[in-house]
Amino acid sequence: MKINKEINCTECENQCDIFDIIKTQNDLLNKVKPIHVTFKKNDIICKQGNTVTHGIYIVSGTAKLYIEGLNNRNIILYILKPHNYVGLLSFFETPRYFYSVVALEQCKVCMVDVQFIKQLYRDNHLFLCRLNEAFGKSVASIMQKIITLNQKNIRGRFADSLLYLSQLNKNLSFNLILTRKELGELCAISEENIVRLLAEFKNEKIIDVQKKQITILDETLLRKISEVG
Amino acid sequence: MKINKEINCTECENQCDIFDIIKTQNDLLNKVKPIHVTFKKNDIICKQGNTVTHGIYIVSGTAKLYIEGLNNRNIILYILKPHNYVGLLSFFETPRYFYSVVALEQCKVCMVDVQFIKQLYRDNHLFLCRLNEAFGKSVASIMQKIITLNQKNIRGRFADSLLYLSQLNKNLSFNLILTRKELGELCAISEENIVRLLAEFKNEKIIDVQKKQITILDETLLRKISEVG
DNA sequence: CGCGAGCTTGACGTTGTTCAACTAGAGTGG
DNA sequence: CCACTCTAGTTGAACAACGTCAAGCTCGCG
Repeated sequence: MKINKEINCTECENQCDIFDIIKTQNDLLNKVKPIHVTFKKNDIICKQGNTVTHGIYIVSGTAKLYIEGLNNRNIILYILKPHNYVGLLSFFETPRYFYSVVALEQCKVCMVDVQFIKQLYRDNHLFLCRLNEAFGKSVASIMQKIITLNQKNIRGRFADSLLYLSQLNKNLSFNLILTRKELGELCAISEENIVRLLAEFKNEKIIDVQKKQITILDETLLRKISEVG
Repeated sequence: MKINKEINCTECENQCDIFDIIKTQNDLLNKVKPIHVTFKKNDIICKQGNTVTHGIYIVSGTAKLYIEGLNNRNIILYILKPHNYVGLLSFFETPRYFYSVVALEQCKVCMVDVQFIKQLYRDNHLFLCRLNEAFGKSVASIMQKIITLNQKNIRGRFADSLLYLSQLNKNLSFNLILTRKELGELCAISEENIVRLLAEFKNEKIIDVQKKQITILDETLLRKISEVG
C-alpha cells in the first residue's frame, strides 16, 4: 500500500542533509531524482535480507527498526523519526539489509537511488563526514544496547526504554505508539512482564499509565533504576 | 611494558592494507611514520573512554576486544588476530573508544597517527572502500551477536563461541588462549557454567577437552546446537 | 452483535546466576 | 626443599529472575 511520487528537492517539506549538501551544485540537483513513498501502518519499508537499492530518509511518521531473531522473536533497535536515515548502516558495501523497518504509523519516506548516494560519498567530503558521524553514533548506541540487554535486569531495561521513548518524543509525557508486545521487543522482555512492569511502576508512582498515554512522574528515580540495572 | 620502534613500511614483516594503498605514492610513504609497539600479555592496548589517537593494526599476537559493562562484567566482542584493525569502529568522528582491547598473549601492533588515517580516507577512495567494507562486516557481526546473546540458551551460545574460536584458529582443534572466565565473557555465561558446559559437551562426545586444548569432535551436532539455540 | 487483536493476571517451571567450599598447580621466599 | 600463597579451575546446592502457559477481559470495528 504505497503511493509513489517524484519530487523536487527544492520544494520538499522536510529538506534533508543530502539536499543541504547538493543544493549549490546544479548538476547534482538534476541527478538526484528522489521519490517520496507513503507507507501505511504495519507496512514493510525494508526487509532483512533484501538488497539495498535506495537510501531511505524518514520525511514524516514513525517506524521501528528491528532485527529478526529466532522463533519469530524480534529485537527493536531504534524507533525512527523524521531526519533519520534508514539505510544508513547498510550503505557501506554490505549489499543486504541486516534488519527490517516497519511503519508504526503512516510514514512518508524519501528514497534516493543507492548509486547516487555512493557517487556522493565517493566525491563529497562533507557528505562523507556527516554519514560517518551518524554511523559512529549508531554503532555506539548498539554497543550500549548490548550491555543493556545483557547485564541489566528487566526493571533496568524497562526504565531504559521509557527514558528512550521520552527522549524521542522530547517530552516526559508521550503517546506510546508501540503495542505492549513491541515495547517488549524494544527491551527484550516478554509481553506479560511488560504489563506487570507498567502496573508496578504505576503503583510506585514512577510513571502514570492511561492506556497508551505514558507520563514519567519521577525521572530521577527512573534514571537510578536504569543505572543500578 | 611496551617497546616502541619506528619502522619503515617497505621492510615490515606484515604489510597491511594501508601500505598496499600508499606504496605507489612517495609523498604518502614519507608521511606515514608508523610505530611498532609490543605489548605483553594482559597489557591494555586501548582503553574504553580514551581518545582515539592512532589507527592500530595487529601485526602479530592475539588480543581481546570487549566492552566494559556493569559491575565489572565485560562482554568480549571479538578476538583480534593479525590483519585486524583495532581502531576501526572508532575512526569515524567518534572521538573516544567505546571498547577496550587487551593483549591475550604478546602482541606486536602498528600504530599510525589518526590524523594521517583521516587524511587518507579524506583523499583516497580505495582506502575508504576497504575501510567501509570492514566496517560493514563488523556491524553485521555485532548485530548477530545481539541476537545470539539474547535469544539463545547457554548451550547455543557456548556452541557458537566454540565454532567461532575454531574458525578463528582455522582448525577443529585449537589451544584456548582464554581463561574460563574470559570464555564466559565471550558468550555471556558465568565462569561456573562454562566449566559445567565443557564437561557436559565432553561427556556427550561433542568436544574433547585437555586443559586448554579443545577439539571439536562433532561439528555437525555443534552447529545444530548453535542453530536450535 | 460477534469477532479478534491487544491487554491483563495468576500459577508454574526452567534457566542460569550466585555462593561457598574445595582442588591443582605455579611461583616465591625462607 | 618445603611451606605459603595466589590464581585458575571445579563442584554442589540454593535461589531468584523471567519466560511460558492458560484463561479471561476489553474495546474497536466490520
